[in-house]
Amino acid sequence: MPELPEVEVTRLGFADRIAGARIEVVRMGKPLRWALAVEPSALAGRAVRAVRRRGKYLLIDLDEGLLLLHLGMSGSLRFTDMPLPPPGPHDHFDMVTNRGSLRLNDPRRFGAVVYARDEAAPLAIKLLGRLGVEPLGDGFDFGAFFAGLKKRHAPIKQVLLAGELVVGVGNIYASEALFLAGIRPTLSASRISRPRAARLHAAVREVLARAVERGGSTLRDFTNADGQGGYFQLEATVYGRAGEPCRVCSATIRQIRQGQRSTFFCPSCQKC
DNA sequence: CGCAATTCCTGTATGC
DNA sequence: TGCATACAGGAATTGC
Repeated sequence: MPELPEVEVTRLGFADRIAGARIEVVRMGKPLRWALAVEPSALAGRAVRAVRRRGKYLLIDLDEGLLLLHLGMSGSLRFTDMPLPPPGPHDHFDMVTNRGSLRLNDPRRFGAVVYARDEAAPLAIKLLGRLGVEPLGDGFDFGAFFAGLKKRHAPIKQVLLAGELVVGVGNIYASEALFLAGIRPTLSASRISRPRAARLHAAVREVLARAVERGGSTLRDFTNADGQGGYFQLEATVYGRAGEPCRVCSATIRQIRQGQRSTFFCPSCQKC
């Protein structure tokens, strides 16, 4: 589902088209993870300045305040020039502007749309304050990454998922990146040697960057901002391939559970 | 019934 | 003892 690449592809799909627009109407459906924290009617008349991304959050900058939007596990955003059809049972946020309409569809409602006055507002700090560095940005420095690993005694898979060192690595790309780096997911982060950490650092960047280039790939039900979906298939090396042969060495891919989440790895390619 | 997806929150453990 | 940090587990939801 939406990991960093999907969120970025979604952003790229509508950021330029909505920038400069004037909000006409905001409609909320069923409750999402958190309340909007402002009357929807209070947003009417405001201008959309830009759409940024921080981790898996989309930040929609307004002329006054901003919206923090998260796709959760099952959310997808669609931007259209056409009039919005009547909302379906899973359409929980509509933002109609003079340039087009944004609609969030999220069957499981783990997603969220939240308003904050600015990024220093308590709510924004709560959601964004602990996030690690952007893996595709200049801030993803190897020295800092390695130093961070040294301080963590949890399994490396968990440390990647936690998002406090580096953001955007979800359950699928965590398994993929660790395969690419040849590191066993259960290995304590603090025990990863410098050269192997360097491989992981590069692998995280590579896996995510490649996925963005492909237009977001993870799951079959991902849809981009144009509502296109189903084209992208994840060419997973290990994720979801338990019992199948490793694409590199033909050993049988194993599945384990870490923190109530599935992890996939090749017992031969990935060393402890 | 179990599982899949994300991340905040709570409770417990550890270190100084 | 207190405080900060680290980590494990639980919760929210819905459709397969």
